[in-house]
Amino acid sequence: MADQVTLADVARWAGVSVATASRALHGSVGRTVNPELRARVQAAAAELNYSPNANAQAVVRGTTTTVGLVVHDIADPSAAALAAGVIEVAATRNLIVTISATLSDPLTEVRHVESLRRQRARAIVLAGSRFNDPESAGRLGEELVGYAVGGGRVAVVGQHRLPLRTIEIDNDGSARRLAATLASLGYRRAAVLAGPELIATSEDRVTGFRAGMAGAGAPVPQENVLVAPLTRDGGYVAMTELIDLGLLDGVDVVFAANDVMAVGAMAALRDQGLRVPADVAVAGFDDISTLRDVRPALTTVRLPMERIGADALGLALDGLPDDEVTVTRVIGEVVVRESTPPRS
Amino acid sequence: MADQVTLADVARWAGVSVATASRALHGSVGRTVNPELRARVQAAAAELNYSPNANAQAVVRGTTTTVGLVVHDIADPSAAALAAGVIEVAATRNLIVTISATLSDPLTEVRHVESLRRQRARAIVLAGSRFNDPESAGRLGEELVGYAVGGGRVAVVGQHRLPLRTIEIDNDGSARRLAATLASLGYRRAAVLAGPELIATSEDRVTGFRAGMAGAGAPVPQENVLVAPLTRDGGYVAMTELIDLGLLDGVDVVFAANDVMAVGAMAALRDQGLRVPADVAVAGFDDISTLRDVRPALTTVRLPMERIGADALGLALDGLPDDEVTVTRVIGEVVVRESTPPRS
DNA sequence: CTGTTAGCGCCTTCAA
DNA sequence: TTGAAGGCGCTAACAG
Repeated sequence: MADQVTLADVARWAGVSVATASRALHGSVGRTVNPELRARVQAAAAELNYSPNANAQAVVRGTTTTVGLVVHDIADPSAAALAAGVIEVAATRNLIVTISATLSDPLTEVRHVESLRRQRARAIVLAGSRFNDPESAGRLGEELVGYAVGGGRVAVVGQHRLPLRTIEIDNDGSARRLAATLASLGYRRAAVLAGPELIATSEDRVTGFRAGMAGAGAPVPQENVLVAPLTRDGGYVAMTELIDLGLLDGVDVVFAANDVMAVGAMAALRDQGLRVPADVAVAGFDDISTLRDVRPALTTVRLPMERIGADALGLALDGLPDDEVTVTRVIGEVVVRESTPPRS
Repeated sequence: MADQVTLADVARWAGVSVATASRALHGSVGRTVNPELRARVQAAAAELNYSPNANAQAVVRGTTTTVGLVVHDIADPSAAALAAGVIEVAATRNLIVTISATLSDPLTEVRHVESLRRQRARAIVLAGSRFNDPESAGRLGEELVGYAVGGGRVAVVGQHRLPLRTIEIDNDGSARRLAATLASLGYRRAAVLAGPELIATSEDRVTGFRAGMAGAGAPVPQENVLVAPLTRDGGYVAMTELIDLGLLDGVDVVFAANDVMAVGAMAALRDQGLRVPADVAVAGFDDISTLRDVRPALTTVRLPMERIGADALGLALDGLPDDEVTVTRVIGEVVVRESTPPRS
């Protein structure tokens, strides 16, 4: 590794002091520098292909230009949309975004937050689902508190158990309304493809859905709820299992905890020679944009993830440091499409 | 912003020198520290909720634990898949990933690389498409060279004009084979939905496709090629325009430069009362995973993006510093599905 | 307006 | 094995 060009090199090359070089390049507040010298310094910097060391700047300035985003899995379209929103806002403020994926492991999440704290990130947006895991939650809380004490700004998406600025996604209520809508369309017997119990988002959706169906006089029996990973393959396997166990008999609608699972479930149905919605209806959750134009169009709950991402970063950055905890609640919009037509 | 806890605080609290504290927490090579002292230091660190300043460490160590990934748009499923691959490999090496989006602007791309260089990122994976823009290409090259000279590791995905380790995606040849396949299925008159000319990936695909059709004796006339953004809406608008201009008459297949556009195109067709594939066939490029199970299933070219992302980071990290430039070529796999059935 | 002088938080020779 | 001291690259008083 060849030696890096430092500010001292630039200063020497331009025949000025490092202080002047620094000011010429980055303009200390209030201070100004002779145009001619400035030009010399800039020429020197260009000539030497100088790159300021952002780490050194961070040490002395005590702050960075980085914001951190923590999600489960960046390949999840929902998370990607949220990330796009975060990145967009970051760009308007000349901030760069570090994304880390927890792969749904609570300890990995803690480690990522820890890492972001070490980097002295300007802000952290925590967007993975809350885990139903008290131990890691404790460590996460500690880490976050330490970060905030040191001046860090945090916003949390969907983890409404932390004493921090929060954008709460009403998974429970939205799923409940979806169920009510389906019931009003004539559906009476539902099956549910749920995600791992550890993941609160999924649990909330399932709970809400079942409550909604029950409220409409069509409760979902426990044996009709299958647990699987929140992935396409998880949906496929769970759906296949549902069929193989004979649990699908009499069921008129299957609710999957997210759209990705729903797609897998539809594939499984097709592979078993069943048609959607003729033989059984399917509904999902998230309203993934790439799926919107697809047939049969999926009934789902729309969440404006990109907007949420943008708002979350704004919230983290702009809230007063000693602001009281604010909770913004986002309600999902039930979108009925072809996959759940009215039942005669 | 309350004062951060520093290593000196920890050392004082534990009653040792900062040197010892440093060694106890991070274990300098070769040096070892009394277990009892180590325990005291660790207790102090925990007690004070100490977080090492990664920036200060980076300054003195001259290297960081960050890798940078530059893509066009993280919400693009293809880019998200690649990012997942990068993140996965990074995780196994205890590296964290910074993702930045260029939004298809060449200058933004340069700025992001510059920023990554300032951070002294350990490696950079450049995965946006090459731009057909000599000026920014020059600046990009300079920046990258400066980065490499300083010990930075770079891998490039799909930009095969840079003298760097490259994973080249054979857009041209793959599109050509797609065209040949379609021709062999009986398609004779194609229209093309192309992306902006600035974006080389799209251009290569379009060029290859047209060459393939021409090679099969069914050339695509220039007026059948429409330019639009590489988005769902771009595809929708372009397709609508194609119909409105009467250009679709006699056309039996529409090729979109990526799957996302193809989806938009299909939506436009549907909105105009046309059926896929009965009235016109459609093909895309990328084989986005969320679309695989969707009907009508889209004929496309599969690119193993997650794998590519993983390989790219591996290539960047593991290549010898003075390695000669290596070029790995990835060939897309033509996947024929329902959207382009054999034509009688 | 410019240069000199202190640091920022940390790691790592160098002596002890 | 431990501690004191110097330095990493940079910015920010403080003089001049």
